[in-house]
Amino acid sequence: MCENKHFYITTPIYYPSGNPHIGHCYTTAACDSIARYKRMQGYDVMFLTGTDEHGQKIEQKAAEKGVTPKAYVDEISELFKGLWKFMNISYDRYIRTTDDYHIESVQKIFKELYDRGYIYKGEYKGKYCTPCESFWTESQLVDGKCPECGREVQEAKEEAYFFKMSPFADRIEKLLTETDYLRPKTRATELVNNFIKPGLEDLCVSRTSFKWGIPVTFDEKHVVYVWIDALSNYITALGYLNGKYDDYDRYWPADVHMVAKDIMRFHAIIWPAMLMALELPLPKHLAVHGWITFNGQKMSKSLGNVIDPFVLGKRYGADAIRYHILREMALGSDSSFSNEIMINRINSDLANGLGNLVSRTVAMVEKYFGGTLPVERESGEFDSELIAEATALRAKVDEFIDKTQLQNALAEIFKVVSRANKYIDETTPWILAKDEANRARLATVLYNLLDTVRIVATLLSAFMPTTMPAALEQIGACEKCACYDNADKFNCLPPDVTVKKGAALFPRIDVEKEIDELNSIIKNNAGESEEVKSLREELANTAQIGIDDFAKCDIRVGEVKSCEKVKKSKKLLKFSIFDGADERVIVSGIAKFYSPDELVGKKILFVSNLKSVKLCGIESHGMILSAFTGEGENEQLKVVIVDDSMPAGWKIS
RNA sequence: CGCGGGAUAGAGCAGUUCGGUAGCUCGUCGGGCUCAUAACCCGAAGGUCGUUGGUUCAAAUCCUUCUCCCGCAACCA
Repeated sequence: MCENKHFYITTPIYYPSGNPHIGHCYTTAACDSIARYKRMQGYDVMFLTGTDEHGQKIEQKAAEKGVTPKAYVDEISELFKGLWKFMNISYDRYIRTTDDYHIESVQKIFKELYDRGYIYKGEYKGKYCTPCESFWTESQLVDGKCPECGREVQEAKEEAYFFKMSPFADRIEKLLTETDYLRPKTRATELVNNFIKPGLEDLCVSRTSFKWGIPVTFDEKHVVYVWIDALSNYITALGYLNGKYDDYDRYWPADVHMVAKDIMRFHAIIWPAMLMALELPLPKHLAVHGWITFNGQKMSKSLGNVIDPFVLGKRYGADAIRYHILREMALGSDSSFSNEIMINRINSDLANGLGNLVSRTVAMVEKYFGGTLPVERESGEFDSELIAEATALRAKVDEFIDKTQLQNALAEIFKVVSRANKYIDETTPWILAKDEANRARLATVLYNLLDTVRIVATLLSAFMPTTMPAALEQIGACEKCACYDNADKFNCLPPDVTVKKGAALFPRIDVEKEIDELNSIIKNNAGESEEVKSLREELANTAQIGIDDFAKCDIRVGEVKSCEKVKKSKKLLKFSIFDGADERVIVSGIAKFYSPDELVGKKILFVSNLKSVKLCGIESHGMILSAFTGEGENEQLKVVIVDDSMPAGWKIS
């Protein structure tokens, strides 16, 4: 069937600035399940994943480790591949942006866009640190100074190439609001309001400030900046403008790009714009999922929250992990991960529900019939309902797969598992077994159960590709009868089917014991020691400064006279600080940590000679000192409050 | 007043398009069963559907006031 139907699905190419984690697993396992399902349906599938290996951050990470960037990315991309092997991911192609053919294509794409007039040379304005020869954006600056060496930076301009986005604004807006491209579509409004309505800004697509990237062929001091390099992987991997592959016509446009919400914007706006500029067809769907959070917090190394998929997979099996994350995550919203939720889910659905159903069914066939069913049949009450639900299942799963709603697909399948368990109670085979006269009826009941398991396991094999073949083997299904085409039909197992009892598919997990053990693993592996380790590294790697450098900062004691929220901002507080002589205004981004009245009357430290800046329209004269740790969600911060006896105006040295 | 999403049982969620008995999973409690991985099946308790006011015979659902959470944008000297 479906001989001419092609299906192309992609994960993002992951950025190897750290090790793979459970979030990567979600995207990849979701794509894998869809890819496997489509293959079952008879589609010619291309499933692409890979790594995005260029950029300044990789250059820095490699330098820290004292290896070349290439050696660094070689190592990490192997880790990714190793994890995919472990998770039984059936990708058809793995692209690395350092692959020769990709580089060749990107250079041609860049030139092509230039020739078409969509890329032009312009100026990139930013802060420049002369000694480091580096450009920084405002947000990269540390205390207004170069994050590398701590010296003053100057307003400067750098030559750069830009990609014109504005010609495509209307088409992109329509794509987002009027088509089924973006899933879930609720996100379209925020994209349109924030980026398209204010006017699409041209995009900086080359850099001269770092070297680890693809050179621009016609201007060698430039390297291609992330957008064109990374996003184009979806077509270069098919052989677009390169000689390595010849699959572009076969698979493009992609059916599904699946991404996490943090890179939605690039795939929703920039990628379509690039394709429009190249006059290529647009991908059909962009499926955006949320993050897996751990005990309510975003995954982060600094908190020691990283859950090692290898550790979990080894304990419970890769399929159980796949099932849990796919079942728990709803498209579009975050999903909270905790050891307890995961273990309960595995126990109730996989061990108690499906695993136990297979186990008890197979056990009865062995116990009552020596493993092989007799061919006599006698239908009865409850049969038709079970059969109807089982045969209607495939259509429901098809629909949810096409909508990329895997959690709903799984929910439907497990409704049938429940129905089958109930059927056993309704038909009470152990009572039938007591009377030889019920032999045909008993055989029928057990056959119906086996054939229901056949349908369930067949459909589930896309999601749990390691365990389901074992389940099918136990119920005596051959490869032919356990195929997608038979998954909406009943009576496909041979009437005299022979079962083969095997090991428990999903052993039940002892919740308390496992949680204790997992907690101690987290503590030992990723907890304190890791934190202290990275702190030590940070301390060792911080560049030393002379006493003169320090003397440049004029730090003084100040008294907080008043404080109020800055209206237009969530993060900013406006302070009035008495510096010993006058009161001055200092704006500080600490509203998240302090309420306005909390600091009034306190003695604090501030940098008095920092250049004034306007923040949300308010002139700020100085900076309040505070101590912080962590980043993003996990950031914690304390203002340095000093002894009340210190008079305002005293200098710190 | 930058834009948007959300608040429903102890937990996690559906239901809101198009008003009509408040539902699902897990947990708790009670019962049944003994084929099975202490699993399975049935039943019960538990919710003034965030707040105020309104429209209506009837509001979780439509309109309105306010509160709180989250995302995006801006911003973090």
